Amino acid sequence: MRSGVLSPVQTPDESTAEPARQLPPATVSRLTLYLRTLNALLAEGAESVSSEALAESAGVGSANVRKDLSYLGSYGTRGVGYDVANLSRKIAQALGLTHEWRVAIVGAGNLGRALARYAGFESRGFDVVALLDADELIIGTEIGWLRVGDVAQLEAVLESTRANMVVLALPASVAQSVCDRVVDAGVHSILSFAPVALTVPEHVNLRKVDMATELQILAYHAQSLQAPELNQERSGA
Amino acid sequence: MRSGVLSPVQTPDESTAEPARQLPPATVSRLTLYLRTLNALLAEGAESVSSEALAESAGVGSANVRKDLSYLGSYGTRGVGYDVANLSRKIAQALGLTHEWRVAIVGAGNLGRALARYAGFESRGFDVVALLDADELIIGTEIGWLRVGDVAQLEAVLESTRANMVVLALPASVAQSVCDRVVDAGVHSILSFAPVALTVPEHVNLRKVDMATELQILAYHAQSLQAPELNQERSGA
DNA sequence: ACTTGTGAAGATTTTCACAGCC
DNA sequence: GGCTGTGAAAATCTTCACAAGT
Repeated sequence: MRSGVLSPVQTPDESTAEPARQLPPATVSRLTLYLRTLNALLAEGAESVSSEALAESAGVGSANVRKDLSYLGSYGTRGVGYDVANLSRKIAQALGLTHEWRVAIVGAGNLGRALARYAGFESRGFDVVALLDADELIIGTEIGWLRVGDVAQLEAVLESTRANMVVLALPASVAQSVCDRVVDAGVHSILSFAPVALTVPEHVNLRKVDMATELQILAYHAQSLQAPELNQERSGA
Repeated sequence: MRSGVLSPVQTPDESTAEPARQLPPATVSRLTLYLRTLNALLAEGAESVSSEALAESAGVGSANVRKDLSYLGSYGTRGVGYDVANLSRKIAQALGLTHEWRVAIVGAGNLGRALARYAGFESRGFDVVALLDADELIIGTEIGWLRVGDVAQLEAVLESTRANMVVLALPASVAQSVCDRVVDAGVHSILSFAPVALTVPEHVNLRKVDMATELQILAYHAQSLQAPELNQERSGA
């Protein structure tokens, strides 16, 4: 149980260097969006950017952006904005993107193959070092620049490639058992695309992406748009 | 009894069994998880389920489950649990899954093709009715049971298939322009996999899935585990 | 005994609004 | 003038704890 700690970050008496250690989760996910925008701006040579502009490109409010950035420290200039290069560097640092991340993808079905070739990983510093599957017909084939390995060798592959992240792109039925093996092998950062809730030890970090869920959430909103009059009617009219 | 003025919008007067209209967003996304579990239970013949069991399979707390379900009304039986079949139906109804959703996928690259063949869509009542691309080499090929169409015909295809949802699986550079065309064609439920923030009119519903973002969030947590409080050991870097 | 349903409390997140600096 | 940084307020979400029903 976590009892203790406190609000997000209250720089107690930290003086220099490292800003804060624990960022609010909602802030972390938005930081990735800001980072993307900053890198695009950097590529086109922009020098500074306002919280308003960042907010627009991330689809959030500008006060929200300023609050998020304030957790990293004060890197803006009043009346001007934020220095693009500097802020980009600060965010990358806060997110831990200065490490080298070696990603192994388990499951070379349609999704696994798509992920293996997804350019967005490479370009953001994630190195796909292995692609594994259980299907005899797929093992040994080449996907992109990778040769599909046998999931039976999972542990050996994780060790030899020194993978420190694993992406699970496999059916719900085998996800938990593969996940357990990954955890036992010492990897504690896992991104799962399997449509099932996985159980992992406390210290393991697991995130989930579920595409069917996303469509269902859309369906909910779509339907409530289509029949809103039922309860709107009697107010202003 | 319910019907108090609770957090979400309340329904003035309701004749049929329809519960409240506006569910908290966080609740909506969990409902999809419960629904998945319920359908699995249904398939194996379970009659009832407790909030504790649902909580476990969704990875949340049981009080959370009960609160979520209470927004739909009181469909549980104290001392027993929830009737699986009934609750499944209620959730599906609340989520708008009783409509027919016809999905067009734009972009037949690696990801688009993976999505087109993703069994999870079909099995949840989402009918993939079209797959479009701009690449001459891809147009006309068959993916699964679909023939890839030309994105130039987007508007015509959306109309003839009566698609009411669109999945964007294309590069950031063209996402906004295709998105605009989709909106103009009258579709207002869009799921985007493009790593860019899209701008849509107020009435359009847009959701985003970004795989690189997920890895970055993992990276943040992994790093903060590795160096929780400054200094740990400076082995690698 | 068992489990739901729910006010109330607690925690987190967003938004406001304005002081402070350029 | 413009824009950041931030306490404080508001809104949202989660958890607690127990009354109520079976």
